[in-house]
Amino acid sequence: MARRQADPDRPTISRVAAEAGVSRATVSRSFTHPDLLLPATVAKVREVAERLGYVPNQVAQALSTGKAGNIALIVPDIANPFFSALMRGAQAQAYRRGYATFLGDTDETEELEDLLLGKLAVQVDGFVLASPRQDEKRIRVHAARRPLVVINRDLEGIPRVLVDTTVGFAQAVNLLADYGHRTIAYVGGPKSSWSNQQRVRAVEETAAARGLKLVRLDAVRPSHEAGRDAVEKVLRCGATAALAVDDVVAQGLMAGLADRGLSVPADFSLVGCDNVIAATTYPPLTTIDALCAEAGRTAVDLLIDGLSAEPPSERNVIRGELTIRASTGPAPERHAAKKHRSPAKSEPPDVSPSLPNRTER
Amino acid sequence: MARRQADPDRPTISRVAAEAGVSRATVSRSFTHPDLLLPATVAKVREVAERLGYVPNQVAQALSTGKAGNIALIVPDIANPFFSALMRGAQAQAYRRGYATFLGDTDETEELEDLLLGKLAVQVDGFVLASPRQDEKRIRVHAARRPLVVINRDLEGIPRVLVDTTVGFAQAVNLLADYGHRTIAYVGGPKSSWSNQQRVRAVEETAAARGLKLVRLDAVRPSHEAGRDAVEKVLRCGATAALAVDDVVAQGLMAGLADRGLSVPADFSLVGCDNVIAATTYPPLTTIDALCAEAGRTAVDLLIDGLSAEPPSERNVIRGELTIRASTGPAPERHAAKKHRSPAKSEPPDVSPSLPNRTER
DNA sequence: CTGAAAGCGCTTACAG
DNA sequence: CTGAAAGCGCTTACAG
Repeated sequence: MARRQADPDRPTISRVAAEAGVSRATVSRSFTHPDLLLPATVAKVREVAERLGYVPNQVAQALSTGKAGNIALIVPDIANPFFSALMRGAQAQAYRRGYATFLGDTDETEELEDLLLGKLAVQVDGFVLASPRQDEKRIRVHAARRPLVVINRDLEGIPRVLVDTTVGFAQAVNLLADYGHRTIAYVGGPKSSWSNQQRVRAVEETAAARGLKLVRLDAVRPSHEAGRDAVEKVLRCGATAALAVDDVVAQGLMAGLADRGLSVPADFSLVGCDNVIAATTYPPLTTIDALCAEAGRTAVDLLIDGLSAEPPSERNVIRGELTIRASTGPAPERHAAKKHRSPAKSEPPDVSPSLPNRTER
Repeated sequence: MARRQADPDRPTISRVAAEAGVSRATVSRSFTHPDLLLPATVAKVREVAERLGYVPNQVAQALSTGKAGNIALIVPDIANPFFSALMRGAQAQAYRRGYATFLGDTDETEELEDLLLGKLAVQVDGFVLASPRQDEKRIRVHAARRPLVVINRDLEGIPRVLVDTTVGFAQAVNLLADYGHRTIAYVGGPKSSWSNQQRVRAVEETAAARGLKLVRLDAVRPSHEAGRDAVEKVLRCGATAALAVDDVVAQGLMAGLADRGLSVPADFSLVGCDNVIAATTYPPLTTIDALCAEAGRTAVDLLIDGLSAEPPSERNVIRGELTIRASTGPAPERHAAKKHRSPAKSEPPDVSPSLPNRTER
C-alpha cells in the first residue's frame, strides 16, 4: 500500500471523474481517444480537467501501456562540440515529437556505455546511440531488447544514420591540390572510429588520384593537445597542408603552427571537419560539415517513426560537404611553382563543379 | 486491462516469486529491505533473481513509491561550452548517486523553460535549473511543486549554487592595471544575467580603485559574433585591454582584433571567463575559471541530499579565480610609460598576494 | 520473519 | 457512447 503520493496537489484521474460526474474510463478516453466519446462529454471533461489543472501522470501511463514517452541519448562525451551539437538537435526533435530525453555520457568508455544502456532501458521506448565505443556483439544485445538507432557506425541490420564526409574530404584534397600543395598530411583519430576510417580512405584515394604525397598520422584520442603535438611531425615530413579528423584537432594544429611562428594560410593550409567551432577560430577554418544537428534530428525521427510503424529504413546516409573559409590558400612559393592549375589568389578554385559549395564566414 | 508489456522477456517480480517459492512481498523486500528477512531467504531470492536476470522495474517502483529515481537538468543552451561542461559534471554525479538524468534545452527562451519544467515534473524527484531565463515568480511556482536547485541566480529561499567570479575579475583588472593599461573595456552579456551583473560590478569597483578608465559595452546575447562586432567600439574608445563576460565573447574579440591586424597580447590584452575553451584559443586566453563542472556536481549533490534529508543549505557559493595564460601583457608603449608598477616583461605581476594563482597553458 | 491484500494512477477489452 | 473491472509491476501497513 503506497501512502506517499509524489505531488499531493496534483489532481488524479479519479478527482476529475468525480468532479465531472463520469467514470475514470471516460476521463481517460477524453484525452487518449476522444473520438470514441460524445463531443459534449469530451468538452465537459476537458473543462473540469482544465479547471483542476489535471494532466495525465506519465509514469502511470507508462506502466499501464508499456510506452514510456521517453528516449535516451547516449554519447561518448557531452563536452565534445560535435556531440553537443548532435544532442541539441536530437533533444529538440524529441521534444517536438512529444518525447522527453534522458542523457547518458559514457566518458568514452565501453563499460559505462553498457551500464547506461541497461539502467535506462525500462524507462525509455528506445535509444539513440552515438558513435558507440562498445563492441558489436554487445550493441546487438541491446538492440535486440529495445529499439535502438546508431549514429556513425555501420552495423548491418541495425537502423543507423551515417554522416558521409567522404565527398567533403575529397573536395578538400582537390582544393589543396588545386592550390598547388604537393605534400599533405592527414591527422586522424582512433582506428576504431568509423568516421575516421572513411575519412582516411577518402583522403588516400583522392591524394593518389591527384598525385599528391600523403603522410598519415594518428591521434589515439582526437583532442586539441593531440593536434598541437602532431605539428612537429607534420612539418618534418615537408607537408604544406593538413587535413584533420575534426575541428578540435585542426584547432590544435593551428595553435602548434602559431607557436612556431607559421601563419595560416600563408605558410600552411588547414582543413578540419564538423563545422561547429570552425567559424570561431582565427583564421576561420575551412572544414567539412558533419551535419551534427541533422544527424541527431534524423536519428530521433527514425527511432520514433519506428516505434509506431515498421522498423525504420536501416541505412541512412547524410552527406556533409566542404565549407571554404580562411584557413586554406595557395602553397608557399617554392611549391606553388609546380601547381597543377593556377587559381586566382583571392578566390578558391572550384572544388568539384558537380557539388554546391557553401561559403560562409 | 493492459495487454502489452514493454519487454516481453523481462522477468517480473511474480515470476521470481513463483520460481523461488516465496511471495512477491518477499521478493520485493529482498531488494529494498533485506534486513527484515532471514538471510537464507534473501540468498535464495537473490540467486533466483540473478539466474532469471530480474531487475526491479523502476517505472513500477516510481508509481508505487512516488520516487522516480530521476532528476532533470534544464539549461538555456546545450551547445554553449559553459553549459556543456556543467552538464557533464552534473550528469556524472547524478549517475554516481544512482539517478538517471533528463535533459532539457530551453533554447534561451522562458517559454520552453516553463514547459519543460512542467512536462518533466512527474518523472523526476527534482530539478537543477541552470541560469534561468524565467522571471522569479514562475521559478518559485515550480520550486514549490518539486525540489529545485538553481545555478547562478540569487533567489532568496531557493537552494542555489552561485559561482562567484568577483574575485577573479578583480584580480584580472588588477593584472591589467599592473601591466600599465589605463583604459579598459568590459564587454558584457544580458542585463538579466546574475553572472553578468556581478562581473560588471567587480570590474567597475576595481577599475575605480585603480584609477582606470572603464568603458562598458553590452551584448544582448553573448556570442562569438557579438564579441567580434564589439571590437570597433572597443578600439574607438581608446582601450588597450578588454574583459569579456565569457570566453566565447573573448574569442570573438580576438577574431575581430586579428581582422584589424592587431595582435594579442602585444597590441591588446584580453581576459575571458569560464575556462572551458580558453586553453584552446590562440593565444591561449587569460581567463577566470567559472568552475562549471563543479557547479553542476554541487547542484546535483544539494538536490539529492535534500531529497532524503532536510532541505539543503540555501546559498552555496563557489569561487573561481584568475588563470593567467598568454592573452594578457604590458600595455603598448605610449601607455606603458604611465604604468603604475613595472612588472618584468616575461612574468606577469602578482595579482593579489592573498590568493593562489594557477598558471597553465 | 513472511504473506495476503490494497493501492500507486493510469488504460482498455468486455459488456451493455 | 459509457462504465465496471482487471491489470501494468511494484511496495508496504497490517496480521499472524
